[in-house]
Amino acid sequence: MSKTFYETAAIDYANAAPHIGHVYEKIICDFLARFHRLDGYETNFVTGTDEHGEKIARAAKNAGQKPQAFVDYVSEKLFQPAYQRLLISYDDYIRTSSERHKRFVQEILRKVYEAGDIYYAEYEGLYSVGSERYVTEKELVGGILPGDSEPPVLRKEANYFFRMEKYRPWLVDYLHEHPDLIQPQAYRNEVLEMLKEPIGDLSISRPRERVPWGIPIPWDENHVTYVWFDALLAYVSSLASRGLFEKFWPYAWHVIGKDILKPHAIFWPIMLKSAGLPIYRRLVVHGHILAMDGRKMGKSLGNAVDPLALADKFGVDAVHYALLRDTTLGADSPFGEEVVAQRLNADLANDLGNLVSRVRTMLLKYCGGVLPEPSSPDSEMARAGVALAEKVRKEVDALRIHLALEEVLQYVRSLNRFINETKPWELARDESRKKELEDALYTVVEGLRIASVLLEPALPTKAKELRAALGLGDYTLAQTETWGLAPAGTRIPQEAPILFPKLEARPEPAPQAERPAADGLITIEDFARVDFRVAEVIKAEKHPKADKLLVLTLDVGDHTRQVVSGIAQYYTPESLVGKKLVLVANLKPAMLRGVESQGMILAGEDAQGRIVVVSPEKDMPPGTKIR
RNA sequence: GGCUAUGUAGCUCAGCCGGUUAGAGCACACGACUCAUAAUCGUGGUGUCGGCGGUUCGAGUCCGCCCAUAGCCA
Repeated sequence: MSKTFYETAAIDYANAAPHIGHVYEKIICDFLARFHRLDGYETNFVTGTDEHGEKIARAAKNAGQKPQAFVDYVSEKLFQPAYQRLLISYDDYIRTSSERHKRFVQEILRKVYEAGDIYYAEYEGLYSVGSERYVTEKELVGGILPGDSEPPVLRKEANYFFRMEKYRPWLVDYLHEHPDLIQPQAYRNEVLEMLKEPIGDLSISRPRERVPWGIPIPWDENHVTYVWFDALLAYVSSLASRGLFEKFWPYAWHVIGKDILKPHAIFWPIMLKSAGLPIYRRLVVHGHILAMDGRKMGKSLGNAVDPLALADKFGVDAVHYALLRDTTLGADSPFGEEVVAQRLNADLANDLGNLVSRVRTMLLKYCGGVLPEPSSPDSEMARAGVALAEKVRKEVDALRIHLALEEVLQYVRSLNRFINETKPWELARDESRKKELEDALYTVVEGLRIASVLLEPALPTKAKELRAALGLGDYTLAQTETWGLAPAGTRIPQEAPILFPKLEARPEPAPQAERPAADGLITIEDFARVDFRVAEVIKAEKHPKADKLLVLTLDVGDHTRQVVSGIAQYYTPESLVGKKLVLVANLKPAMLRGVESQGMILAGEDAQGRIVVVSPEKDMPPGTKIR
């Protein structure tokens, strides 16, 4: 097996600033790239920005800029500096508006055209600008595509189409012949499921008069390339433009988010096949980062975490480590400051950093600051240490990065245990046991050398600093499989900064209200925490799965809310519409029989169990605060 | 509506082809120790292994149905 590794992170759509989701993916890739480099693979890691398309042209217009100026800004001032600050070790950054990319796309288009896989046809349908594609009636909810901000428009245009459907049987066979192509397996199943139905042909162009911002179709100046055909090819154009295609392309891994599975798992292999290029080796699909409460993260929800702020506060290494250790690839994972603080303090500061401190102090105190010559090369610690790399390789290969890291941390903990058991401070009091003391300290240093190398892909700066604090340099992964490579006689630096200073998650966690006093009375402050509002019922319907529940849509002044209420036995939906009620507006949302309830309606229940809702005595506008 | 995945201690997760008293880390409590970043090490718990039923000598692990969650398709 050739020791060559090519890896791509998805190229980011250049219409806004990078967020934690972008960063998460890049950090996964960075880990894999660094791991392979350490393991002796000739490695190339690429990412970039996807800069064409109608949406970007619009965003540029809104910003009062020409498209090129706009994407230059987003790519050069937002994405690249963020990734550099976060030490994402890409070898090339490919931008789809670059000349090298455009030339390559046109070359491939021509090839596919000449192979007879592109035809010209007229199409009329509903087009969503937000999603940059034609949509079907069935997809719409209330005349609008979920996720879009405006309804689709009727459009009729002649476009070029790529004969994708023709390749569907081939792709199904290919996936069966290559069961490991798409990972984790769940996503492979999903793709096979999609391929059971016709996938149709893919529109790959847009008329230039409408969308001037794109790569011209080489044989027809009146059309530009559609965004996916353009963007996916960046993975290859990066290599081709650097003369590295032959060398790296056959070993390609793509890392993507689950939201762009279809283009990567279906469009892309078929494009490659049609263009006569080899298919990539692996498609690694990761899940999304969620807010700490398990809900989606979003700027509008106000629960987004800023990756750069995290790095400023906790350090780049802690962000890498926490993101890798506390997420499961493929699944969605909650993430936030608490997670970083927790990992930084428990794993990095207490277990690892403190271990370095204690062994350094002892070497300086008991051995004159010089790494002693070990006398017994064989020990339990030694055997476990040299076996570690293989365990880690196995987990990384299975994309269980969080378990790979845990494997190393367990070894680190065993080193702490080893010190507690050998008690070097006692050995130091007895001159006749000097040999034992020296062996013990050497063992810990050597164990730390191994652990630091194995952690290096997740700790881009601190792993080196850790070794420097012990007077050691760099080693390859293979060099962790031999015990005793830390050279005896090495001078331990007199001074070394604390590797991982501990930090609190949040300086101002609002102290939760004390429990109610014994007399059952609450304070005025307790009461003030509840936000009561006047709300008008604008819609009411029966809960699809529960007899006692009604699903109400409420006007709360500046917005509407959906609230599920258990009053169906006493109120018909019709009787409620137009009524003004009292809403608890800041109640934590809950799922009631599968329907989300964003608050609750005040109502009283008498001894017979009859329920009566509370309503303002005189009319008040929706949204009015009640105290 | 159809399909897929997930559902294991408070939290995050591990449990391979079914087999002994179901595990780890974190958090919590107590103890030991002092070389160390009030660090480390040891000890400690209830877990209906989502629910119900089935196959089996035996199921967290297989099968069926149901529930919840995420997602895909229509």
